[in-house]
Amino acid sequence: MSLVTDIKALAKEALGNLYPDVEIPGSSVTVNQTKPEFTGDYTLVLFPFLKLLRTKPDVIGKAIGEYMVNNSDWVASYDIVAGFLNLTIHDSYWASFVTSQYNNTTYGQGVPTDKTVMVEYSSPNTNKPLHFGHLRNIFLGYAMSGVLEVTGNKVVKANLINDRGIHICKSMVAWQRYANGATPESTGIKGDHLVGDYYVKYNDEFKKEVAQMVADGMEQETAEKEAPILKEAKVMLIDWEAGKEDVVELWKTMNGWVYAGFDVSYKRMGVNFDKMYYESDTYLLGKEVVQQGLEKGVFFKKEDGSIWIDLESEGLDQKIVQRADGTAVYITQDIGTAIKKYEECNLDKSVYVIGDEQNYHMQVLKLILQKFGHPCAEGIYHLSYGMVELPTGKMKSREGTVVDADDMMDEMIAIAKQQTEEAGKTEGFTEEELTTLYETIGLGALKFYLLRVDPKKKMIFDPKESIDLHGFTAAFIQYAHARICSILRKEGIEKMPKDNLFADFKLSEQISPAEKMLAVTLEQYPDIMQNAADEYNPSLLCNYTFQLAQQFNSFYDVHSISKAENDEKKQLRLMLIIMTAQVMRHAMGTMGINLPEKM
RNA sequence: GGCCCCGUAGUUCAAUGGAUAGAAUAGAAGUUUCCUAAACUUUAGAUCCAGGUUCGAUUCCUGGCGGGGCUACCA
Repeated sequence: MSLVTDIKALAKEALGNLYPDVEIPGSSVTVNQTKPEFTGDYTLVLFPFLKLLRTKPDVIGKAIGEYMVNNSDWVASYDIVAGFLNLTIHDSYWASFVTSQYNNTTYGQGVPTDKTVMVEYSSPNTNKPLHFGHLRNIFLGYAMSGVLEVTGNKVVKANLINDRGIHICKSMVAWQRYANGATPESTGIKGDHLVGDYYVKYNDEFKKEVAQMVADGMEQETAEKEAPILKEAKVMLIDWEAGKEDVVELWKTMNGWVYAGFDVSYKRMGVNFDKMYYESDTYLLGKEVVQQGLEKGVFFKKEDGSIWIDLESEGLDQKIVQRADGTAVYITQDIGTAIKKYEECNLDKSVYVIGDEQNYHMQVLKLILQKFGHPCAEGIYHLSYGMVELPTGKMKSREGTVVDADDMMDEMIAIAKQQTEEAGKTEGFTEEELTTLYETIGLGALKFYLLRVDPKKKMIFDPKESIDLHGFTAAFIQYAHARICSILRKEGIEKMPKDNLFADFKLSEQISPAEKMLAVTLEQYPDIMQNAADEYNPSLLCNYTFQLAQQFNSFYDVHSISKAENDEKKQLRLMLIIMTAQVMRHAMGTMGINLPEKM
């Protein structure tokens, strides 16, 4: 139970006892951390009670303040400033909090919920390598999985691979025409990049063919439909759906190259999946559901044979769920996949990490499943995130402004190396240790950069700013962590002592402002984690951990730990920094960001 | 056209309807005989406009202006 919860409960108790005749809604009890310019730790806002109780804030504040001091052993004193009741918590509360929790390895871990949650993320196409936009999706999905797991859920990480369709055939056609049998092995090119190269090649050739046809007198529009390479791709798609052997064989081979490439990227990113779904497997499932829905009367058939659902009563349009020729559209397979996931994994919740351009699509998906009456519908949650844009605007593959994911990782690691060398911090490391360190710093920076913004908001990716290792970055937190580890090494203390080294600790002196600030922030950690889960927002953890690191740095500046004024202070400070480092590791680790012990 | 989202320091981001709107970065000025200066301290700088609700509005409502997305028998 967190302190804020306790304060709220005590305030409600006080109001109930002091004003038994008046019903005070629980939602009107708001508690905030006290602003630094006032004395106190937490503040109860009195304004909401004034009208209900028809009394002045000073009177109510005094009554509640007195009650809280007298009826708890942790409220030390109170102070009323213009409608705000500022509460000061006893130093002994903070001391016992730190003493009891500093080496608790499960601090921040929530109670089990018995819920199973699937988080689907990454969900790439198999015709080109992962790009910077995928990185936001992947890190968000992985971090969210971690947050949900820490808060007590059983989490299934899933990846739905879009491995079929015309775009895949385009790469295949171009490869057939121009590759002369080139493979990742023969060229030394990573599989996903090799296939991506032929996707680019396809588009180049398509443009050339269209230009030629226009030059020969054809209308632009007609040419774009009649280009031979496009026709080839279309034929290939039909052959694929018909199961034509050589096409299927090529499809398998090229997808295999892509998967091998993705695996390397995922491994480097430090992410993984428990379940893989392939649209080539699931697209038929949806069609069965559509048939059932037709029988149930949820869907209806138009004269041309196409099947629709009417969502006008929900303020939306009519949506097609199956084409006139009987083939599946995008949403058809999503319907099938949603049900398959639900049934295979016994899901209570299903989180989809998908960009906000698909808000409408996801709304429709959920509505269709609700109308169909399937129990999986209620648990569907679209974790919608904004697009990543460049300072110059959107990334466009046609204009070649897409930033490749592998390149980005390389660049970040190179920057980490360069900055470490420039700072002259390479001494005392082996070559392997340095390689690991650069990865930890470079990838940490990249992940943090993408996770620190509220997922719902679109974000600007500024290459110049992203490589900065100062300020609101992972490196700042990593550095603070390394400093703590360094102190503990010199003191000969493990970073997470198994035994309670400070069992005989007794507080006799006042806690300093810097010491208290750390304790207060540490105490809030479980609440922050829960908020991140409730709001599906890992950026709260980034903000929190950065604040913790800032406070540690200030603390470190004003207080010596190894040369503390006396043994009591030294023990208190050691406990504080052990716990600070632990919470940093826990929070960052939940999001897949590692913290080095030296840097 | 219809529907949805977003406008906060020069820039990138914060702020369950609560106190004098916080950080980071860029700018200015400082700190190292002492546990890692990738740090710390000080300083200057912002709520798109106009109404409304409220004791109190960056937050909620209405109307503008500006930006983005969706509105396919594409995925």
